[in-house]
Amino acid sequence: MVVDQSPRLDLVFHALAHPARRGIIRQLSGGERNLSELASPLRMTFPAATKHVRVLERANLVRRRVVGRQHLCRLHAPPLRDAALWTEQFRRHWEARFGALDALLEEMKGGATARRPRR
Amino acid sequence: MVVDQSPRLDLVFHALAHPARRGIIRQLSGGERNLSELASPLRMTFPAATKHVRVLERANLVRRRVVGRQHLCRLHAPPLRDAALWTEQFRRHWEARFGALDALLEEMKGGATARRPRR
DNA sequence: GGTATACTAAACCTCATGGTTGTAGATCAG
DNA sequence: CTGATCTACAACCATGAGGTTTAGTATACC
Repeated sequence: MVVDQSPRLDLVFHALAHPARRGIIRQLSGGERNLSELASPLRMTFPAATKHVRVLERANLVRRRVVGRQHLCRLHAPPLRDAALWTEQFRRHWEARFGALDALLEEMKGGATARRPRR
Repeated sequence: MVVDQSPRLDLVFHALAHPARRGIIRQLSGGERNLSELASPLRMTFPAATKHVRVLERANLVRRRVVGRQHLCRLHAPPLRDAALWTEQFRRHWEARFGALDALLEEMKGGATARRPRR
């Protein structure tokens, strides 16, 4: 299973791939907000903004509760942690001092033959 | 500037939002691979797979060098770190024991008035 | 009641994504 | 040279993403 099967990560990363949605998350990190508050700084129409909120809800990054006529949204961060964990897997690849060591280890794993033994 | 302006993060998160591309990254974390090696486990045609590699290159997550007739790809991890850093901003939101404290701090920041002073 | 306010839902548009097939160009091996 | 291998490129298709406008439904306020 070389291809990881994780549709939830698909949704989370896709949700994070738009500046408006990251802006919403940043706002919600300051506490609960209603849809109008979330939409107002977003230089787009209200329906467009609420669509972005929906994308965040599909990714389970935002929870909504209805109070009277307003919909209060709050951040639900655990999926964000999942995304961070996936990314952190490759931390050693971006930590420069291990770069050379990585290459060496790869070379050794290859053994006496070429980079990849056979297939 | 509520909406963060970072087209690079757009590209990175978008690149990570597809299981095939995450699979490619996982493969490349094991060392350099040519396009055929990357494509073979991907249950899709070769052109489709190379398109995914292109997306990763646009996000600066993959570097390619041509050796003879094969194109060797390797992981370029720094953008992955940027993504992790952005996500980690919200770590305190997913760490449960700080949940109550966060709420309290938010309440205090609001001052004597309601959750949000005015607008 | 009447009027704002907060939000939904549907229809529509444009463009990007993700996939296919088919053709063609280098390059390596014999 | 010949044939197999690795890759590129273009054309095409279906679907979804991201945005708009318009109309409609609750809820709050006076």
